[in-house]
Amino acid sequence: MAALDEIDRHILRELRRNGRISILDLADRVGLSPTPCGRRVKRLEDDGVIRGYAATLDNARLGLNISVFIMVRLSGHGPEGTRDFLSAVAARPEITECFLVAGNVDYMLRVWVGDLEELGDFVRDVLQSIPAVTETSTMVVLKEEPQPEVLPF
Amino acid sequence: MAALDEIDRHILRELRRNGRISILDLADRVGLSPTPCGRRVKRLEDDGVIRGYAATLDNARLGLNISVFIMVRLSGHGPEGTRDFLSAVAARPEITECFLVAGNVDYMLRVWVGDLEELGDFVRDVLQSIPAVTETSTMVVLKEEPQPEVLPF
DNA sequence: GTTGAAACTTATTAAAC
DNA sequence: GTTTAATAAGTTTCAAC
Repeated sequence: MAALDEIDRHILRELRRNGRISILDLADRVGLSPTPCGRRVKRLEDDGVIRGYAATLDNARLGLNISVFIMVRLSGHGPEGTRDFLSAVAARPEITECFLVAGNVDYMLRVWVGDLEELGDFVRDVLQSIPAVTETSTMVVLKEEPQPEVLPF
Repeated sequence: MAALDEIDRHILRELRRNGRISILDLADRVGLSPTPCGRRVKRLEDDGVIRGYAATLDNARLGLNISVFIMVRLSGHGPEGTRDFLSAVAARPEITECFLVAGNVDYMLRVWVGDLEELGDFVRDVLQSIPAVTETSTMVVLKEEPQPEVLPF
């Protein structure tokens, strides 16, 4: 896999911003003609740098007004406890992200709910009823500050 | 904005999975003919349920092997302190997400770096040199557990 | 909701430079 | 790398059911 040059990074930034831009418009923005621009996009896709394309949704318009980060600590149930925890997580659609982390806790979850009552129900009836879960700490997202750069470079 | 039915949700799930699927294929998957399927997609876009489309990248292939969550506590610098913090955050491309949260801390950041040395430099030279930042707590992501459902419903 | 057809845009490929 | 041309595919709009 060849190293990326500035034009490749420019292409990636544009495709992050608009995943459905036409090759003609993309070529125009990055200062190439359509043919090599299309070749570069295809190479980025084939190399796996671009994993795919996805619609970006407005969760609030779907009735999911509240998102939270929940830090979860597990203990005392060995490998099966972790396995059961991950099974329970995978079965819950309101959990959109699940990370194993190193730090003060074991897992970090991103969860979407309609209101605070649903959040309370989720924490009590779903999370804390998983045997291996010994401690949860919930951070309610009050605001997402938009980052101007859509790519970390 | 009319309420979404099951077909609309099916369309959203498919577009989350593949934001570049053709209307013909999408219609086939959701059990509609192309004309009404295209109308629904357009309505979801116009209503703002679909905010846009974006390429999904493999950050590791871009040399960003490490992602972390960093919880930040601010204090003692009033509104200007917060403003300066947010300006500093907005200027750093390695910070891809920034959330104001309610909980044990004030802000939650998602940060991407190439290696642990860069992480250390970032925490010390960038984050902790911001006057209002009084405390940071870093969680290194060891693994992202994929959630089978791509939508929280 | 369905089908079908025409007009338009875009993507892809090849051939030239 | 660029341009041009031809083919193929997808989108959009319209009419009719």
